[in-house]
Amino acid sequence: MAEKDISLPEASNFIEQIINEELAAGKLEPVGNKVKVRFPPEPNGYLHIGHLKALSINFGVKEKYRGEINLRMDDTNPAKESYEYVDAIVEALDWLGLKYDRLLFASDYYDRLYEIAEKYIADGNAYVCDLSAEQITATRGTLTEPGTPSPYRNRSVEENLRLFREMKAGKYPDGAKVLRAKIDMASPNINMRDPVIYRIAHVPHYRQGDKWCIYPMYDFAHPVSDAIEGITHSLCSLEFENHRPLYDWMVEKAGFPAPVPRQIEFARLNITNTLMSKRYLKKLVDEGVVRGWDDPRMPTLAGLKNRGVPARALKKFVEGVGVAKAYAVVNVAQLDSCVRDDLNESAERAMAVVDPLRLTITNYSGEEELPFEKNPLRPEDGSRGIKFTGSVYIERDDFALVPPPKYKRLTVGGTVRLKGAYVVRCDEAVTDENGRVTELKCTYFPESKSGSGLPCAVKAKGVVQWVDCKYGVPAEFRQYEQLLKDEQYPDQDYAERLNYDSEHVFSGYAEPYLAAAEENAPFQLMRAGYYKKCTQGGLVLSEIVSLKDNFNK
RNA sequence: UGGGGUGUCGCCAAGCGGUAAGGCACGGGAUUUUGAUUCCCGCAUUCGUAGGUUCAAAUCCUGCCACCCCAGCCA
Repeated sequence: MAEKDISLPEASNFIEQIINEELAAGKLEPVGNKVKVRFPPEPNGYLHIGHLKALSINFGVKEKYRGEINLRMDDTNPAKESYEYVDAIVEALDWLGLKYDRLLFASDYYDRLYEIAEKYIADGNAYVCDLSAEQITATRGTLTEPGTPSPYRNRSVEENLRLFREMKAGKYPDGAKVLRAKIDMASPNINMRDPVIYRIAHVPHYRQGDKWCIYPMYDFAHPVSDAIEGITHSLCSLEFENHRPLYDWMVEKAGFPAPVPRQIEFARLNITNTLMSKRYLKKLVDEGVVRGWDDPRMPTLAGLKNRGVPARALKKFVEGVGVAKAYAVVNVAQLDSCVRDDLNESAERAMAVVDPLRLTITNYSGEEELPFEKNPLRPEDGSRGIKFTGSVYIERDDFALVPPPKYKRLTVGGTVRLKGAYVVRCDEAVTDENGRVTELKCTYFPESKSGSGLPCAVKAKGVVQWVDCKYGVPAEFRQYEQLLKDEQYPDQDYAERLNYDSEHVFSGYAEPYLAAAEENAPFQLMRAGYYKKCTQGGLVLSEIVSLKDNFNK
């Protein structure tokens, strides 16, 4: 094909390759080579991390081709939709910093859609069918056998028009009649066997009230909505591949001028140990298993936000995952890596002790304020002072009576550095009558003071975080076990996947700075080995409940 | 068994006839006041499989195998 003189951006995935080819072939010239896409969620739930891929692809195309993108609520099923969800969707995009050109609603096209349905009828492309839902199913045929035509298939245009208008006027109860596209009952593609395009539902719509008692179906509303908006590329997930001929049929029979929207499918995002079915997530919310759609355990964007995951990390993750047509399950480790990577750059370092063990320095008296770098990677952020009195709490598992092999932290007779302070040697572990360690008696080495710059004779192989006994603030920490332990798509029923451990609350101490910090501010806790063990993106945040109490909704 | 798709390293994923990018994970080493970070080094003679075309194939052709999607008046 001849190269056009318009300069094409470099395609970074197969969708952009297709767009480039179309541009090069001049297919978009009638609209000034303006690429127009849309992100079309149904407002029946919160956006989750799976939607991020569609978001990324659509917004990516829009950016790359300097085109336009509509945020369109695909609200054609009044039984499931509400403003709560449209608000949540709008908020999620806002949080991600994604700017769309306009917010639209499929329900605003109901009049136009109705007119087009009448046109289908007038052109002999649609008919009113009196068969029940069961009968329609029964006559649709099977994967290997063709369907049988409805006895109502050959009604006259006049009769169809009359009946359809009566449906709209509310003359019939739910299920009594439907409008069907007249295509091919013997098509090997089951979706082409006279699909229903309008149904009767005497259900009020959250935006249209009771204006309508017939509602358009996705297979009709979606392509036509795309065409109405002048969408050039309708990007959706793989399961709609079978619907593409229907999509094209709808647009063609509606009589829109070229260029007509083109549907292109890509593989949706799956992540190990993460369930992303809206139906399932809604169940968790409805049954009170979680606190809400934005519970930190949820894979929703709102939940991730509350978990302390930066929007930037999410974007990087989804960009790194790529766009293809092969079924894929990305390992959560890849998400974790992006979160760690971002937080490592941006997060302030903080100390907190979830399971405290008292450590007393026997040769230290008085107190002093030690500077503590907010983020060693960004010296410009400065430091803050942390009070030190020689009596601190350390994490219980940062001490071991009988150290496992290669243990780098404190043992009796061993040394360790108190992060930002001094190296200490443990002289004695005080135990109670049960043999449980209650206190550590230590000696500190004044010359080992952090930041002194002096070559220090005393080396410690490990570093542990601590909170001062006098100045630390009592805190409660809430930590969550992994919500779902199954791999994606295990061979079991959805209902059986409701197993997870509930939240755990620990009483400990936090440095005053942490306690006073902003809600949802991401921190990197300075705990030994924290990165490798933590399942929440490798960093952050057990919520600090008693001090911040930021999840009381 | 009908139709539509997909198969490149443990997980994603480039590649588009000229002799296998990158990321995650993993292993080894160096630096380190986070067992973190950073830093080196290693990690597919092979592209589902069997043939064929070609000087040359993951890329073209043919057969086979595996997996996914479709029988909502959901989207």
